[in-house]
Amino acid sequence: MIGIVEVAQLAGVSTATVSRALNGKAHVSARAREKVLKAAQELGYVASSSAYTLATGRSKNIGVVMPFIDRWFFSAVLEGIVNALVNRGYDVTLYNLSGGASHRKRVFEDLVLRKRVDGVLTVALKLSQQELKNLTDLKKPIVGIGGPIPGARSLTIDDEGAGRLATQHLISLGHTEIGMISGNPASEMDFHQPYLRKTGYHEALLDANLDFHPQWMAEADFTIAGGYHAAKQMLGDPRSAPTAIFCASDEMGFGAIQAARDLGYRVPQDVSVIGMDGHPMGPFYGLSTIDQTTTEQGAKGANLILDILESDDEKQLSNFEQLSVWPIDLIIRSSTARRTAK
Amino acid sequence: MIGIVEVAQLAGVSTATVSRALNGKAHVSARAREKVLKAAQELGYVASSSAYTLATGRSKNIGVVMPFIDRWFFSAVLEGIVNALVNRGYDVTLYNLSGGASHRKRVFEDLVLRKRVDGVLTVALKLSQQELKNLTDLKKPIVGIGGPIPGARSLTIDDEGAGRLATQHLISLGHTEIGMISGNPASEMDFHQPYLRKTGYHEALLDANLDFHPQWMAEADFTIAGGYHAAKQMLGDPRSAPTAIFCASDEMGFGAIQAARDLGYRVPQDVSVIGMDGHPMGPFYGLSTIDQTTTEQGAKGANLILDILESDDEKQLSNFEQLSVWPIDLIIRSSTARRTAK
DNA sequence: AGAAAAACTGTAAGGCTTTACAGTTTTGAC
DNA sequence: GTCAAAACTGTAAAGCCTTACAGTTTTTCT
Repeated sequence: MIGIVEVAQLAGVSTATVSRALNGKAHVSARAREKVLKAAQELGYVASSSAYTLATGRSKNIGVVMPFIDRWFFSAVLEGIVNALVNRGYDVTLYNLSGGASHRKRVFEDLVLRKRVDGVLTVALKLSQQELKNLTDLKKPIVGIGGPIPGARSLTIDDEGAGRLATQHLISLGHTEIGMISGNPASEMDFHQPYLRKTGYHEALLDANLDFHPQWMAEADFTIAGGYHAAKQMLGDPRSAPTAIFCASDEMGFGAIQAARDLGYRVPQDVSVIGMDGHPMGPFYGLSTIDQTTTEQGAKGANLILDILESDDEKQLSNFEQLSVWPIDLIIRSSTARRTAK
Repeated sequence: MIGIVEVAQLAGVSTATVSRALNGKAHVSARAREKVLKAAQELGYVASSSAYTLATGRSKNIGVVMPFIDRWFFSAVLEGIVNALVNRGYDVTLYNLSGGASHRKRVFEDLVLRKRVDGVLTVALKLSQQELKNLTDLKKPIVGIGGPIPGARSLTIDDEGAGRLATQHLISLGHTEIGMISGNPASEMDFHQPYLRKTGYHEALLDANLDFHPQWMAEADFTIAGGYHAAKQMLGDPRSAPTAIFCASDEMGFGAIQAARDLGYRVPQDVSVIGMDGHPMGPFYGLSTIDQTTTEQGAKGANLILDILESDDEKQLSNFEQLSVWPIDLIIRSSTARRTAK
């Protein structure tokens, strides 16, 4: 087992100098630094992270909490987070909430509390009062991505505005009978975007003085299959079929396009479909969408929390509510077009 | 800041007793244990993980290294891993290799070495000699999932057998002109399944005494779009179009089905397609496939490494080559059918 | 050259837990 | 009731690093 004393011996200096040299601190002569670096290299020395953490109180580790991992949106955010953090020398410890309530309780009460992380990043998460308290009691920075955390910093798109924009795009193409396939939260405790996007849709209809038909609203689980079935139901009844559909996720959009085709509709001539997210398969399906540059959003959230951590400003470290709105893009592909007479 | 001494004071015992009681060790009277538990609960005490690690040498943390996060296969494995580990009280620290060579070097030289993890799980990774050495020098258990690690334990499917099975399924349906869309590794350092699956395909053809046409072999990047373009190319030339295609991933299978339809082929009447993986969208597309129960595979790998860690058997802890073959299932859906006359 | 300032270096304490060992109490058998 | 054994408990060391502080060397200025 080789530790800092072995390096110090080989370099012929004290452990304090080794520590300073390796951590890039001031007050080390060039000669000493060089000797230390050489010795460390030679012995393959890397400081024990637990001792480092115990001594400094910093773990260089960020906890990421998300409700799912194997859904595209989440894995894309995660990819952005992990790369950004590693680039800045941080590790990420991952907590997943899909294992049920007791699992969830455990994550918040036990794991996150072990002073193992310097900060917490939550993704598309709605927290209970108690969970929020657990987190804020840590006195560590918290940043919420894709779903604001009350009383903490958040980075998120304007979901309501996105819903409005997508709907307005369809309206601008002359559509007047516009359906929406909204996401439904898997559980009460999950994210709340579904409601916001739906609100934006309603607002846009209202603003344009358009009718709203209950048949034009469906809920699905954000997946292709869910979107397919919902769209089939919605488009299947010729008496109430809309001429355009806004889907609250691209995956549901892909399903809706497929459903429309299977019912004999041409997309976009007979029915327009717009999705939301910026899924990599979007170009393949020609799906118009609201792009929220998911991976970049994750990276931005990660950098945000590190900036807070690395600023000396004491005030920065306390959590205070602050909402950063991440920009979205309307991307027009071939699934939306001007309305044609029925 | 409340530590073990505060708990000890409140409970009226020594810190040693607190530690023993909280860790479920023997030699603590029921009365003392109860007092400690109550005090810890009251103070909301959780032991500092860095001090715990420093004292015991165990971190209750497993490192997971994978080349991508936002591709379905990897996120599905990860989901299985994370849930299995959290269930057994372990955290997972995630290392991603998609950030280029320097990034990769950093992961192996720095991060993994900080004694931060009790074991390492790699997913579909091919390691260089040096990287392997870095890992084995840790003297900690290593388990490779979906790609054997030479000299260590591995859990993987029989990729060659899977390729053979898929191809044999097509042969058994009377097909004689069978194409394959193989995956191509993004870089030399990535996984090696592509080659193995291709080998299985060739073997099956050879065994059945079937011809092989260079036009029937294409490579793509595992994605839908990649599969689409490769299939379009392969099926587009009527002189050499095969009547069945084996795709090395389900996602490429989805693309191939789409390409076939766009070219006017009916699936499966005119062309059969079989994929591989067990993607959740498979049922939606009706894609026949080789299911490798990805998430369960991740969970199994996680449990395997914990079993090693928690066994007292010293020998277990040393790494030795051992390949566990994970079972696969042939799932027939509606994308493969008996060959009909052209 | 000499004094003051600046730069560097080392010693030792501190961070928080686990656990070996020694000491104390309880149990159980006779 | 005694004594040995078993069960429990506490003290203190160990684990490995960072860093305040004090001490030493070098630089700079006059």
